[in-house]
Amino acid sequence: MGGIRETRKRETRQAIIEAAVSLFSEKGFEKTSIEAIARMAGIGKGTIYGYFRAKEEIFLAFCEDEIDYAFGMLAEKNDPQAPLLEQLVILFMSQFRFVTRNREFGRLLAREIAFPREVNREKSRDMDARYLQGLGMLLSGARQRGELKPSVDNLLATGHLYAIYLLMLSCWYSGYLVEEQEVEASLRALLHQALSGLGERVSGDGGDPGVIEKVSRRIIAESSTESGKRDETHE
Amino acid sequence: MGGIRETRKRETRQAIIEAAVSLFSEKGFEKTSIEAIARMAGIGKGTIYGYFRAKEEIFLAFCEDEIDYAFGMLAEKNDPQAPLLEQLVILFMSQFRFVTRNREFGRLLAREIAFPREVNREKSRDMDARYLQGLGMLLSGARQRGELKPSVDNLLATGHLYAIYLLMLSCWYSGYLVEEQEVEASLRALLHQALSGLGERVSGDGGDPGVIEKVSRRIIAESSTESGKRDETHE
DNA sequence: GCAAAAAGTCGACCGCAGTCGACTTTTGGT
DNA sequence: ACCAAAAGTCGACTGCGGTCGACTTTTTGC
Repeated sequence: MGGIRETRKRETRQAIIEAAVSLFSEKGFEKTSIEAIARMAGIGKGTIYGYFRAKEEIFLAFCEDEIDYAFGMLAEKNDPQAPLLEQLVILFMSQFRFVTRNREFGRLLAREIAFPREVNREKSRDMDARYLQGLGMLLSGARQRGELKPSVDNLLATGHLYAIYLLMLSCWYSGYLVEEQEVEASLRALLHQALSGLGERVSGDGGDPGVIEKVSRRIIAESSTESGKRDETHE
Repeated sequence: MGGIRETRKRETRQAIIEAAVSLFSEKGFEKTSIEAIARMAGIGKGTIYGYFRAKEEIFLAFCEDEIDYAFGMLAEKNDPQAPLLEQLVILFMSQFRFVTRNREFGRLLAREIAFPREVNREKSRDMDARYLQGLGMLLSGARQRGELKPSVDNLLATGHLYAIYLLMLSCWYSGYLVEEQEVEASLRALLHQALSGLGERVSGDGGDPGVIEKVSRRIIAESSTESGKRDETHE
């Protein structure tokens, strides 16, 4: 009862992803047609749209696996006692290297994660959550070691650091940074700047903390929902 | 000599942009076909590709004008003596409001500016330059008023602040921030954080300043090239 | 003033993402 | 065991972005 269908679906889904991965890495995203993926997966074109709503969604599903793997690798070689700045540089540079192995791949991923289309929002948030979680852990560690100002909000700091990573990516894709070494140097400089602050004597405060708290709750609520389920289908 | 063609080209180009604007705002970017634009502009489809290399390029050309206008508006109501934080909030929120008047419009623009396709890189940098210039001016003012640490590099600080703006946009498009008021509160909090710094006692320095300087020179060189020309054609 | 070259215009055509409705397979109630 | 409904599969079809090469208009050199 409920067996044959379930397993078939899982298999087909996997076949689609595998075919897609193989073709994407061979010919790139844009040059790979849905029809080719379907052919290689041994199914009809229309069937794919029973599993994914858009071509990008296949791409994101593929990324999800890859990124999990990359984070796993990273966790191993991370030294939780190193200064926060060093840990951050290592984390971001690993991600950067991973994501820009192929220029087009990285751009697509960055676009879809930073400014997702309505269709891909859920997937995109899923991946956000992974980043935020990783960053959050580094920050907790740093906080315990007294490297952070106690007044600093965790999520806000996470966002701040993530913003800097986004900027680096953007500079890379705009051609302002061309060598990996430049990326690392700029990243380090910016992170250092973020930690030590731009201002001499900062006037005013951070504004109403109520709104921030509300937003934080929303983000946390959503990202904890995701960790529970790992279901495959949409709708 | 060389008259008829020149003027024709200018007129046609303008007609394309006007038709595009009208259709984009009526039906959105994706729902507007190149053919429809051509029809409305009274030319053939193929002709458009003599003026723009891709559909997005038309969009960007349209944005350029709009953004110039928006910056102009802004310059008028900016109070150059207000605290840096306030000026930044006003600048970014104006841009944010402008850019998200239409959700799709804003996303497309953000994508193309932050992670441009090779084809649109030039246009994208053009617009970057405008942002950077605006920000740079605010920063110079703040520096003169002693609001900034003297050790802080101008371009690096500009980038830092821009990163925060990008993050806000990203949070908006990911659905983490839904009310404009939330955006403003988060923006203010993050900017405050950037100015006052995350770290308690920051270990290490910003790394090798040589690379940063090299990159700075590149960015400045490129953005000054653009201000000179305001030519219409590519290739 | 004229012919060759250069620049510009055009729409038929190509390949592809995504839709649709006809068709097949599985499920669950009896 | 049977059969209606639900779930899944399929490829022909639609609409669009972008190309191409044939055609027209302007410029240039004489």
